[in-house]
Amino acid sequence: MARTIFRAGTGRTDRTSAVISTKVARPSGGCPSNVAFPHIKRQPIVASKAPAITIWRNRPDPGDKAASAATPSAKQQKASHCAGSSSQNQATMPAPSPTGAQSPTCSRSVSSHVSSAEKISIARVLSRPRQEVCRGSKAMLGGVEFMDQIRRMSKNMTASATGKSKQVVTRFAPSPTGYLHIGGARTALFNWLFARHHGGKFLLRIEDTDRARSTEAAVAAIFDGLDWLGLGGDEPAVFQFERTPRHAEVAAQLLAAGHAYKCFATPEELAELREQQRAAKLPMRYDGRWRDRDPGEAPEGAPYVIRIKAPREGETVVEDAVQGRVVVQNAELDDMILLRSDGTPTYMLAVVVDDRDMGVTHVIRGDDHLNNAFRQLTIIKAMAQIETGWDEPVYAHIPLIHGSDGAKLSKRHGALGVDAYRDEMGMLPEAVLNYLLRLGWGHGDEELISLDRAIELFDIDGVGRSPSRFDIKKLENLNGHYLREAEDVRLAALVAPRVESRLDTRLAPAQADILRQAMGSLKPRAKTLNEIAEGAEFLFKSCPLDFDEKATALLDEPARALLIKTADALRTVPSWTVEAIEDVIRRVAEDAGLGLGKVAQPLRAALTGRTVSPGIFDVLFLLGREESLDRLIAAGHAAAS
RNA sequence: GGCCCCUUCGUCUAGCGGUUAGGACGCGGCCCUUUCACGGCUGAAACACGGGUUCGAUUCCCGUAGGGGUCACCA
Repeated sequence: MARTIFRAGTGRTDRTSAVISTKVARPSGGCPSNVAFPHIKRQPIVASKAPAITIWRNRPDPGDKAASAATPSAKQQKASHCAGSSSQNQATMPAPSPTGAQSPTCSRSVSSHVSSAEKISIARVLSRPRQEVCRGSKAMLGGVEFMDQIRRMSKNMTASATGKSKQVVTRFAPSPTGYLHIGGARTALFNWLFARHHGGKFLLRIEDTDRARSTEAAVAAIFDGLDWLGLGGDEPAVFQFERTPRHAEVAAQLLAAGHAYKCFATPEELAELREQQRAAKLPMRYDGRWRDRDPGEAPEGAPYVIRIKAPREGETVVEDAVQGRVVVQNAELDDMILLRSDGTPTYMLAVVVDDRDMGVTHVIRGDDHLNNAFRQLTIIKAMAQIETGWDEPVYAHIPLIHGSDGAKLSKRHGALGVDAYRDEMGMLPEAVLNYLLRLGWGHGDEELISLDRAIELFDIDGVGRSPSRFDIKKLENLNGHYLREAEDVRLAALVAPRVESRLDTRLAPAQADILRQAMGSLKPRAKTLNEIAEGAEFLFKSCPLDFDEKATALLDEPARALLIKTADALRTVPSWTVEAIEDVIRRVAEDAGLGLGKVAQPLRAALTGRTVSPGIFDVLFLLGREESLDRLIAAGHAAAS
């Protein structure tokens, strides 16, 4: 296979085998941006003047003999048709998050007239990683006002898109019918990284043309998830529904130029057609009954839709950056609807128009959209005949994430909202990001990859073609790693609300401080924030501790005597430091003729009620002398059970 | 059913014609050790199958099987 490898940072392309391949590998022109800007790793969030970069063309490099000589295999030449459906590039299931708090960014109040300076500042706000909020936190302000604001702005912003820009522009375009799920988050991440890697722009678009299914809550949930992961757009999000007039305008152009036509077929009529086709075991598609018919034949005032007049011969080719060359016979494609009878655009039209107007150069999305690419290309080609500026984007259809059962990740198969990973599971965003990055993309043996490193390394050619399964164990392992790396202050702030809800209490400032001090010995033992909270509980319980079974078993008669002895020894420690405590405990063990372990376990049981805890000297230190003595004496004098 | 895509340890992946098929998670063992973790060492564990092409295929081609996706006035 003549796959061209582009090595990040070196600006060099390696052609490893120059044989003719039946499947043209990925578009192999390579991305020249590295050549021109090998040093560019990051762009400012608001990328107003990113360096000009040659667009990565969706064609084999003219100089790439191997690729251009390649011919599609017989298999590939067999064509196909289709129309896609929802995917992991969008949120699916409505799922109100009872615990997810509103992003603090939503509390901004903004006037109804938005200056461009404000737009930028809001863009910044949107792009900024959200302040982490965990379970139990309260939403500060409804997001409605904020959302309205964003919508007003979205009307104007699209003017900034020229479609002629040389810079890489990617987008994430979820449909606001539910939360941001993990598959969508990965799609967003890949788009974001690709844009950053190439010094381009990453945009957001809310595909809300389906008014019945779109909700503001879902919009807020998606922004919330994106914010948490730090994957905000570089410009305010575009709300697709606001652009309906523009979509209709394009449909009208197509109609006027004869590339589209009015179809008066009723839904009932179409249903009947499908039924007949099903019965005859024919492919189900629109038969083009109004394609060449005189609209005058339609009943006066009858509702109609506008359909594309798709070519019936030849083939449509997608040079997919991930999947390679995929060919479909045009005969497989039918005349899909562009504008519904109520005048609103269908997805197929809206994406094409918006991507073009937003200047999107690379469409990176779930491969459940692969079949849609052919239909979208049909629209693009038709428009390109009418006016300039309708370039084909580079398509990159990334394999879906599957559940552990191998089926597409969906609401039924553990496709939780990212807020669940944050709130319910206690994951850190950097862990989720690292995990998602490694699902479907790899770079040698590297596993622990920071965002900066990811920006440096990420490119489409590292994306695999086969679907991957979601493995929570690996995510947890990664989370444990990032937990250990995280700052104690940050962790304490994230853990405190969890401790509070577990103990159903409020932590006093002094207690919060202890929690922070405890972080160093708590975090290496945990894989999630919840586990840290669990491990921290003993610090804030009040004296008659509840002992678990194993702890109780440890507190036998000799052990209780030892506790009293230890308490006595501890009473006289001059200064309550870990070192001083250690000295005393070791001496107690020595005096008793016991190994440290024999002393430490009963102490642990008496002080924490458990057999598992941080190091015993740390436990004593964190508890403080008074509380430690109380617990030791209470346990020491407790009646044998 | 039509069309499209995919197939290396259980999972995520490296590999790009010649490797003892590497790493990570998980699992087992050992070490460290006051418990549990962390950390270190170590073990078991994979090229779906069948044909080609080739001196030589995990790697290129074809097929089979299996898996997935998609077929709306949803996106």
